[in-house]
Amino acid sequence: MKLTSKGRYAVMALVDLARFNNINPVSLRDISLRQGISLDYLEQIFLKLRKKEIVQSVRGTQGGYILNKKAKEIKLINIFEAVDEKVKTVQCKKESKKGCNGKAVKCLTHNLWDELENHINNFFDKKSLEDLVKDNSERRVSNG
Amino acid sequence: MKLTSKGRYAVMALVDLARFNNINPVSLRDISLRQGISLDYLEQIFLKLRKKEIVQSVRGTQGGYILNKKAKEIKLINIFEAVDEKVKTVQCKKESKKGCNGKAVKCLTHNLWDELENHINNFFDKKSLEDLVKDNSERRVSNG
DNA sequence: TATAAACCCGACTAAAATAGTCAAGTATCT
DNA sequence: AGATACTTGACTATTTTAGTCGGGTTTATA
Ligand code: FES
Ligand code: FES
Repeated sequence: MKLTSKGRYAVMALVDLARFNNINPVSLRDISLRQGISLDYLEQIFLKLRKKEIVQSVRGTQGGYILNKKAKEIKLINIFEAVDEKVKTVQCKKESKKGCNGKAVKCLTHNLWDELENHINNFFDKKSLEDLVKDNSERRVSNG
Repeated sequence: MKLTSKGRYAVMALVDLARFNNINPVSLRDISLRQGISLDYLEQIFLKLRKKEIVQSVRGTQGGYILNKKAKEIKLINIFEAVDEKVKTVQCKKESKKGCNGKAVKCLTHNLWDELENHINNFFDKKSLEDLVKDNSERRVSNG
């Protein structure tokens, strides 16, 4: 079970964006440099974030991206959904009555994985971008 | 973020094993047939489970595997560790002071992923094989 | 004591997913 | 005009996963 770079980068980039989001749009170039993420890859990621209306783009010189909602209203789960970083624990199709092994009954562990999926998604439901930004600036202060 | 087949199969096979664990060892062949998991793959998995002393093997005809501990004492986390199904959310080495981007400081999201990892492992810490077996027989009863 | 069932183990491989790169745009500011 | 920056689709290398395969060894039992 591991988190992919795409999901990790999406969140990292948005935290960066949210911190500098005051007045001017933030360019991917800047995020790329600050966070050490490939610019080309960031573009792919932000395309999706824009399509899901998490960010807005500003084209041209001095352009970049700005948040499309308040940081408080952007939850981790929204970010992950936008970039297709799904939590997938069951093997079968949930709606189907068939199990993962093709049999007519759900497998011995189906319910366990379903519980797990909920458990993880709960975490993502609660965390907002605002939380992350705050968390970070607090840490910075307390570190000196 | 998804669960791999190896981890899923390991748990599935052990639940199966635990249910039939009364007197005689359970052969992988039987588990393979009941659960629809490749026998060769199961052998790989059980090799690891044995090395981590979760199961014991009985060689020869009529052989198979038996649990090496009480089902209550086998936690999901032990199973996952045994088959190397680690939960990995941070990118960096935790012990190192360096961040995932190679910089001298942990990245903006490090703490978040660390929290997530704990959140997930908590779930695995709590669930025992016994829970899973019970869960399953209850379901069976209440369904029929 | 031959045979078959079952575990033991290392090496190999096909397929899928991931993590990018690349190329060719379009819009906007100065 | 030129530079900056977003837009988009296609392509590719690498890694991981999910097995397969082949050749063992051990042991019950006919
Ligand atoms: S995971 Fe749903 S039936 Fe096995
Ligand atoms: S995940 Fe640990 S520093 Fe980025």
